[in-house]
Amino acid sequence: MNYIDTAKTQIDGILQAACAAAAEKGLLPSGGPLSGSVEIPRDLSHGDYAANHAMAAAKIMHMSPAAIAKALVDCMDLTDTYVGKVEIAGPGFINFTLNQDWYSDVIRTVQREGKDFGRSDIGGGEKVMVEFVSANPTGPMTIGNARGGVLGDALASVLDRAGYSVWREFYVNNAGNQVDLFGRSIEARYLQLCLGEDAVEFPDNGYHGDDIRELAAEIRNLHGDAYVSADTEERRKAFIEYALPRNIERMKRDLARYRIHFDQWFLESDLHDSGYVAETVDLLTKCGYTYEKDGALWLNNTALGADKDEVLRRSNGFYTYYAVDIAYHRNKFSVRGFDKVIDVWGADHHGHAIRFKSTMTSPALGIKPENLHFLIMQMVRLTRDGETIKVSKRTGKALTLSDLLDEISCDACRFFFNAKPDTHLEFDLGLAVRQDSENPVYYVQYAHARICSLIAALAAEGHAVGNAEDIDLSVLTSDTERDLIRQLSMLPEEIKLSARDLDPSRINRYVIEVAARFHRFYNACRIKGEEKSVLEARLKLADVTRQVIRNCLDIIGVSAPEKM
RNA sequence: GCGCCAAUAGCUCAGUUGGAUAGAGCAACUGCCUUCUAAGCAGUAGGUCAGGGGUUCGAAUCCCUUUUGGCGUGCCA
Repeated sequence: MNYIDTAKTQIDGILQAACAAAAEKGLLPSGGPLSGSVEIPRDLSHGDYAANHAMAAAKIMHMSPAAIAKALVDCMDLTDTYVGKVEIAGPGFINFTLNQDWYSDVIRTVQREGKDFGRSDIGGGEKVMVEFVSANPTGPMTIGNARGGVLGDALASVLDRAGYSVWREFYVNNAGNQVDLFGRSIEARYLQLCLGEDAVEFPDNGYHGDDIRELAAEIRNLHGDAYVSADTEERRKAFIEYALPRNIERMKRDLARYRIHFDQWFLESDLHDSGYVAETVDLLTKCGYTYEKDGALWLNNTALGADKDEVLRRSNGFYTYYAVDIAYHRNKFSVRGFDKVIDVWGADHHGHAIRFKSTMTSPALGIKPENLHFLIMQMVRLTRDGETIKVSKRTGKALTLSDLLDEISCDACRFFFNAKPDTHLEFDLGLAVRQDSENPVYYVQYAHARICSLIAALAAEGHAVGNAEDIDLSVLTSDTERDLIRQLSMLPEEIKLSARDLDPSRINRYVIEVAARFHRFYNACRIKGEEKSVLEARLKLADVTRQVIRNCLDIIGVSAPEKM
C-alpha cells in the first residue's frame, strides 16, 4: 500500500461512506455517489487536501454547501486512515489534514524505491514511439532542433517512468527534393571552386551556408577537378553520397554531446527502396482516395476531413514528402506495431500536422486519433540585446546547436529548453552567454551539491545516513520539514501529469520547488549538533530529498553534481 | 481572406483542466554568514489576468466578439 494512492482514495472513500451514512440517517437525500475532486490547496491553512464535493452537490441536493458539508463531516469515520483532522471552510470546502504517519511513510517510500521513486504503470507497457529532431541532413542543426531535442528526449523519459515502453527515433530525410537541392548546391560550389565564381549559377533556393562550401572544398581536395567533366547526374549522386553520411555523422556527434541517443535512425530511402511508398499510394488509389490532375496524382484529402488536397506523386514521377510521410507513419503502426506515436514538430509544421492527422485517422488508414499525437512546439525567438534575429538554414545564417554548446553548458541548455511547448521561447544570446547563476538549473544543482556536502560533513563526524525503518521520523513536525516532505510526495503524480499532458517541463517547475523547499528547510533547521533523534531524522530527510532531485534531473538529462 | 498558437507584475514565465486573498524567478529596495556550501534564506514593493459581452453559487481558466503578435495556407519538407 502506497501513501499517495491512499491519501487521495482514502479521502474519496471517506466522503462516499459519509454520504451513504448521512443518507441512512436522513441527513442528506439518498442518491448516487458524490462527485467532486480532492485537491491540494494552495494555502497551507486549508489542510493537506481539500474536497469540493459539498459545493458540487448543492444544486442536486437543493441544500446549501455548508449544510451538506456539515452532514458529511458528522457522519465520517476516520479510523485506520491517514486523515488526522477535518474542517469545513470557506464556501463549503471540506479540508483534510493528514497525520504524522503519512509524512513518515513518504520518506520510507522514497528510500525503498530509490531511483525508481516516481515510477508508475499507468502506461501499461504500451509501445510508444517518440520521433523527434529529425532534422534535414542537408545542414547543421539549429537552435530549434535544440528545443525539440530536449523536449522529445525528456518526454520519452517521462513516458518511460509512467510505464510506457518507449522508443526514440530520428527520421532521416535522405531522399527527395531537399537532398537533390543539397547535391546541386554542393555541385555549384564545387564548380565555382574549379572554374571561378562566375562560371555557374547558384541554384534557386539552394543552400547558402558555409558548410556547403566546406563540403565542396573537401571533395575538391580529394578528387581535384576530376568531376568537372563528369556526367551531371553521376556527379550529383557522388557528391550526395559523400556529403550526406558526413552530415549524419556530425548530427550524431552533436546530439551525443547534447546527451541525446536514439534507438533508431530511420532512413527515408528505405521506404522508397522497399517499395513501401509505392505500395501505400497504390493502396490509397485502390480505396478511391486519389485522383489525377495536371499529370500529378492527388490525394482527395478534403474528402478525408482536411482543408485542402495534397499531391502524392508529382508530374515528374517522384513522390512528395506527403506520400512518404503517410508511408512512414503507416510503417510505424502496421509494420513495427507501435501502439502510440508522438511526433515532436515545430510550429511551422502545424498546418501539415492538422491535415496529416485527418489523413492518417481517416478510414483509408484507420489510425485511432488518440494514438497519434503531434506535439507542436512554438518557435524559438532568437534575440540579441532585445533585437530579433532572423535565422534560416537556407541562407546559412542560423546559429547551430554545436555553436550553442560551445557557449553554454549542456546542463543549462537542456534545462532552459525544457519549457512548455505551446509558448514561444525567447532566447537572448547576450543573456545566454552569461547564463550562470541566473539560470535556475544552478539553483537546483546547488541544492543537490549542498545535500551531498552536508551528508559528507556529518559522515566525517560519525553520523552516517540511517535506515528509515530504524529512525523515529515523527520528530519531523515543523512547517519547513512538512512542506518539503509534502513536495517530495508529489513526484509520481507530477510524472503522470507530465505524461498525460505530454509536457515534461512540469518536471522543471517541480524540481525547482523541491530545491526551494529544501533551501528553506536547511535555513530553518540545523542538523549538525542537534540531539541524536532529530539529527538522524533530518539527515534522512535531506538524503531522500537528494534522491528526488536526482530522479528529476535524470529525467531532464541534467547532471547532479556533488560539489559546486 | 481562412486556419493554428498565444496575450497574466518592468522582464521571463507558473497557475494543479471552473474553486478560497492570482503566484514564482530575474531586476529594485531592506535585513541575515566567528555555527552543516550566502550559487542560499527572510522581508518590502510591484496587477483593469489585452478590451468588451455571456454562461453560474464561483471565471485568468469555458463560449462569443474586438485588438495585437507568431506561424501556416507550395507539384518544398
